[in-house]
Amino acid sequence: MPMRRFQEALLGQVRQTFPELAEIPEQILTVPPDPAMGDLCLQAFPLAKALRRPPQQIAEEIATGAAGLPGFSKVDQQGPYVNFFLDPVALAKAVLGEAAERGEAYGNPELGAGQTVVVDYSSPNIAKPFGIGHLRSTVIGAALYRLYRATGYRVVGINHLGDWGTQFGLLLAACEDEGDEAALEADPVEYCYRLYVDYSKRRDHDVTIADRARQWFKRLEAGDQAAVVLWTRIRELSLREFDQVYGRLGVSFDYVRGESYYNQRLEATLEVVREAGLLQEDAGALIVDLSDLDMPPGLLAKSDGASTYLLRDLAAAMSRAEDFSFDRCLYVIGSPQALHMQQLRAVLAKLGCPWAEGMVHVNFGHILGMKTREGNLIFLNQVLDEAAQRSRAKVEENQQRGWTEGDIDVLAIAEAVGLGAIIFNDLKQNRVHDITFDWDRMLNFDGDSGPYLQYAYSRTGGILRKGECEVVAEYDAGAFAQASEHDRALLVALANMSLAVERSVVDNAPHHLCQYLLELATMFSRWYTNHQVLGSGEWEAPRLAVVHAVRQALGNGLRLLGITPLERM
RNA sequence: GCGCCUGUAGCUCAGUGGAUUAGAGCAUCGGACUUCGGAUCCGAGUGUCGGGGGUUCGAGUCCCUCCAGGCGCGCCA
Repeated sequence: MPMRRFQEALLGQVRQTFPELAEIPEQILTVPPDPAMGDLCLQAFPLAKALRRPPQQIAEEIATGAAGLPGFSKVDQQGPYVNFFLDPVALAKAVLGEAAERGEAYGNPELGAGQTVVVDYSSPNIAKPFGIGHLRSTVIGAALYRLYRATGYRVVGINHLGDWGTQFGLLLAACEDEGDEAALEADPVEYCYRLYVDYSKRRDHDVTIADRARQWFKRLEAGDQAAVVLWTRIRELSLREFDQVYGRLGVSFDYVRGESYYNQRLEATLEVVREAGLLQEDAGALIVDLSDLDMPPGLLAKSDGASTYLLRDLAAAMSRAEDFSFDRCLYVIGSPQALHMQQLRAVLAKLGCPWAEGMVHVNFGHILGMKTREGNLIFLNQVLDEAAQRSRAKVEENQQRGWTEGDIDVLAIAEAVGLGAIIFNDLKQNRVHDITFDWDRMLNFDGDSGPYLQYAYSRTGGILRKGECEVVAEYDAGAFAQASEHDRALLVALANMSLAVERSVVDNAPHHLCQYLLELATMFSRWYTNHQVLGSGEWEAPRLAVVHAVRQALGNGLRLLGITPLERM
């Protein structure tokens, strides 16, 4: 983590200049607004209060003390700011050396040694289509999973399937009436979904259907043979279909534990709440009063005795705490469930579970306008197919122009580019914003897009192939004493990777890494349009080392996001 | 009615615990190298950072208030 090292050097210098300060606040570290002013900056404001001296004077002392600090070529005080220029040779040595040494681990700061994180993500409902709405939880959760693992955490990924609840009573009732084995076999999810929608409508007019649905669910919870057999079959058929999508997205889980998994713990969980004196009966239902926290009561059991979502999540949380003793548990679930998550944490806090502190709602805005004109859901598979189709034309065009020499698998590349566009589109912005579904924006291949990053990566491959330099050769980092603006900007960008990864982990926000990778790819694109690598004489070897480093950083970043780096496209 | 979230360029968005001159992409217009791939690069223009007040030497960023939009608010999950 080269940039961090330079930052530490500056902080150390400040510590030495002002030994009377017990602590040096990190906020003094900033970046000048214009690269021409320097690469790193120390601002004196945060120190002014503690030292009781004017910022300007403090800056002067820092600047004086930092003169000749190794690793920096110039120190320039501007009022309360002290701007530092990195010595390009030291920078190049640090960055290129680390990229070559750490390889696949380049850019990953060590943050989580000895800590465990549970990530609850994707979590679709069985017997319903895998819609575009589930994409967000899947993609964000999978990215966080990889980010945590890369930074040294032990990570447990759980797919918390929606495979329990009254809704399955309705489905079972429908199957009882119209069970069509052939239709179920042919397209299980589609068939179940159609039945479900149909019976939901009929339930509104027909009370007997609602009653039968409740009865079926009670039978299911009681372990009734017929109910369990049918439910198990539907669950397995659904999972088989989901697995196709997961395979396509390159997503996997350590555990597929749906809500049903916690079924046998529900009684015990209820008992825990009762013993804590928190359980109250209200109109036949069992609730936990949360009015002291200005929250509506949490409903644990309905008046007919059936469990609720909240009770099942309570049981799940306790089970996870027992099984994994997590330090953090991320719930990658949409923003509309904010109240539910608050209630869950509140009940656990009342029960005296200290680990509930580590539960984080990694919320995200939902996708608007994702229905067709007829009001049908847009299936994820349709979107992925469309993405692959759009990119295919471009791949074939490139192939015809001879840009993708050798044997290439056009379909595989088209698929990877399409996925790159869709995944990046979902990760590049702050997760809390709602996303308006828009084919053209989602499948944009220009500018700030997944394919833009993949393209930059493939260019590194192109250069290395052409030059037959797949391995980093000997080079003289001293050449960078004459570094151009583009060289410097690219080296600085490379050095910043671990800072971006760190921010993504700390905030549970993959978009920081996305923004960083765009910056890196942009700097690389500018660099290679301005600097010839192959055949550039004494520059060739050092520049090839830069290409290798960019390739490593971009490749690592793309893999963290779940996007395939491509050699050719 | 109450609660949570959001409001930055025509559009979609970045903008680290306040700090040097608010930035990208898309779209529009104009341009680029006979050498490593034009899914690229360069240039141009547009901002009451939703409105108003406050704290501060300094606010897109913190506090209050109003407006607009979204989402929630016990037997769906």
